[in-house]
Amino acid sequence: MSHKSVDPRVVRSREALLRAALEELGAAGYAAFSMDSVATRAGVGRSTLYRHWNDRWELVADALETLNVQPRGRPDDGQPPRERVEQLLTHLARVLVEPPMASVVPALVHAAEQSDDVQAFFHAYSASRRQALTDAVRAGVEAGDFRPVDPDAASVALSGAVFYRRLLTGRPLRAAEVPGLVDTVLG
Amino acid sequence: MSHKSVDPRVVRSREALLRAALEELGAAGYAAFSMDSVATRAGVGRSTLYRHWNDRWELVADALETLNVQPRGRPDDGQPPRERVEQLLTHLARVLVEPPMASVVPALVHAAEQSDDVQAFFHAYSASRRQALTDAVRAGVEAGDFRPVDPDAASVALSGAVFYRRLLTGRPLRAAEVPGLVDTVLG
Amino acid sequence: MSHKSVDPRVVRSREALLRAALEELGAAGYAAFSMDSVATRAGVGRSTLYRHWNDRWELVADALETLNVQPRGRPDDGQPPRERVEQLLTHLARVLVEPPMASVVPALVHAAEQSDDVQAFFHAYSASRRQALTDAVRAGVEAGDFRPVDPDAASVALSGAVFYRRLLTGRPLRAAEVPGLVDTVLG
Amino acid sequence: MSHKSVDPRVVRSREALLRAALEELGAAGYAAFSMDSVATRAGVGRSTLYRHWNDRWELVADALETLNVQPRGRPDDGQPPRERVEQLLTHLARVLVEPPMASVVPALVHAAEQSDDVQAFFHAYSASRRQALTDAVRAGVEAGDFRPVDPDAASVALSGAVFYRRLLTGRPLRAAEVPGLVDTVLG
DNA sequence: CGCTAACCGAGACGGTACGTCCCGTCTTTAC
DNA sequence: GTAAAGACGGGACGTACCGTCTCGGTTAGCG
Repeated sequence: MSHKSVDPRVVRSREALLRAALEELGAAGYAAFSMDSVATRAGVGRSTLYRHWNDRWELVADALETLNVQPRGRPDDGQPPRERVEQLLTHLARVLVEPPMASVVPALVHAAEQSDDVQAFFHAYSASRRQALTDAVRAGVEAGDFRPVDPDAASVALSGAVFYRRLLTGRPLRAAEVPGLVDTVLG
Repeated sequence: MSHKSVDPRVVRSREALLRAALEELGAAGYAAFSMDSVATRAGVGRSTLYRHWNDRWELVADALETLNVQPRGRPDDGQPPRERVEQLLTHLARVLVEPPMASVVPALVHAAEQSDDVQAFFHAYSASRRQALTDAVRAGVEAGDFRPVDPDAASVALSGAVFYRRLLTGRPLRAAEVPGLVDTVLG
Repeated sequence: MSHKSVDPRVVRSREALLRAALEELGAAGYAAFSMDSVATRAGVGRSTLYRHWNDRWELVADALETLNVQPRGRPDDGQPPRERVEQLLTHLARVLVEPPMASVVPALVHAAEQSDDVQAFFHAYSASRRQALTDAVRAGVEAGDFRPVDPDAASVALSGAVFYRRLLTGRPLRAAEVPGLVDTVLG
Repeated sequence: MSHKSVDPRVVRSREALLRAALEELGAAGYAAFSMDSVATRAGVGRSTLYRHWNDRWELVADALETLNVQPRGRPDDGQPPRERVEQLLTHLARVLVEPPMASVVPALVHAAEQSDDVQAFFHAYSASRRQALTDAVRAGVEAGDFRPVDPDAASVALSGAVFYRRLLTGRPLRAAEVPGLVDTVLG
């Protein structure tokens, strides 16, 4: 077993910095995201920041992972598939318009093209998010609640619709439009 | 009639710079887009660049408009709706993986968040592209070839699926997968 | 004799520009002297300016020469030497604190170190100015109004005192102080 | 005692930059004084320069203060007043033609017009230099070695003559001419 | 009195320097 | 020995002028 005890200052700094990074993302958006500003927000020296993360992408990725832990949706507990699908899509639609994700996702789309690390992180992140949707679609198909579609293709179409509305049009999908979208794809 | 004649030097500079700007956008992406680098690429003085555009946003927005010229799609000529839909999606899927769009679109997604000009261009461009698809879906629904879906919602789901595969996964949609996608959404 | 007649447009431009140059010197001082601003003041194109003078120094030198013509002091007409000396020094003291010379002389002192042309102009200009003073001192000495000093050395000391007060102290010589200065040097 | 210790890098940078600034001032004069060039001369990044001084004025003023250190003139030790006056003027005449002052003083005359800081330094510097001369003149007057002149006015005339010859004529005062100047003013 | 040459305003051009900002690295001191 | 502070070199930003240049349009005065 490990005797490695972690310096409490390190813990404190990391947490303060991750929190500050999310604040900064929400407040300034990604393009204006400044490492200096994050350090200042956290009340910490710039060098401390760079000791924990080598560049802005590592910090942003790490900060986003902390958002990931909050389990979105508990294991299946008899919730009807359609309701589950609508819940997941509503959640996705909301995340895409609220800080800090609202300003981060477009940057992430772009950054993934430039950096393999970012790409790996972003694709894995998206995949894990979509897995829950695919599972719910499959359950609905098996239960006969939905048309007999390919669950994976359907979850791509559903997720894609939400992203499309957010990124390529001026009208992000509203919660009230989710049932219509589900009807369109899943019957 | 207008006698307003344009200094040929201006034409030369503008063209070289717009071309260089697209190159830079593709090569460096938007976050790393550098005005200095554009001027160097174009073999033009920095001050010439700033004489024509006040800042990077103006330049990028202007450069993108030059992509707008190629008229796309011929008028409806009795082509069967399903075939037309598949053709449009195949074309979109291909455009998203070939230069120059392959490298520009991700940058555009990001840049649109930062600049109203870029956003206006990008959304209008996307809308005009998708309009053709919506029309084809509607024709198919009316002809009874497709399920009775909302044409607009369906075209968002179809386009969204193509973008999702390109931007959020490591596997862009291949042409062979288009019929499966159409089946999933349109029955 | 020359039949070369000068295009009246040239005359008009030159005069407007020289006038504007003096205005600009007075208003902005030398350090902030801008060729663009001179052209604008004169209501003339920048290229017209550069057609007549190759650079700022030529223009400034030329503008200053126009100040030279106003004859400071008429030929000796029986004016008492002491009065004449005081008049010349009072005039010098005033010129050094009023536009446009006030801002130009310090610049000229400096520029004379950098450019042989400016040096030649400035030294000749100073020498011609001082010649009148030397003559007046000599007349006073010969008339027995002054101590038997070397007229040249005395005029250097007198002029030097006026410049010293203007350039090296915060208190330029006032007219009321001139008689005291003359007493000190000439008795 | 103070424990405030200074980062040796700061000391190194400051010294290199101040030295470079004086070099630049001498070489290029003030009008052509370039911050970029100073940084290059010092072998230091431009941002380091701006970290220590906000603009050229601050740098120039600071650089000049470094010239202030050499204490000049020993206390009165019974030296005859005329000899003392001649010594001071000879020293001034020599300083004005030898580096570093020879190239800096003209620039200073100009710069003092543009910057209150530079002006304050330059005038204080001149005043302290001239004070010694005024004292010597007063001593000579009291001892009856000189004519009964106003010591202050006389020291202005003497110093002014030296500056005049250096800055406004092509013939700086030579040591051999100093006695003649003293005779002219002080009898 | 019409032509042609000069002069004109307008403004684009390549450059250079400004002062500001932030990056990611590196060094020093304090705890 | 590790953390905090912050100096460092680098480089892009957008602005302002520099002195040069190209462009048509107008004006003057000669032929």
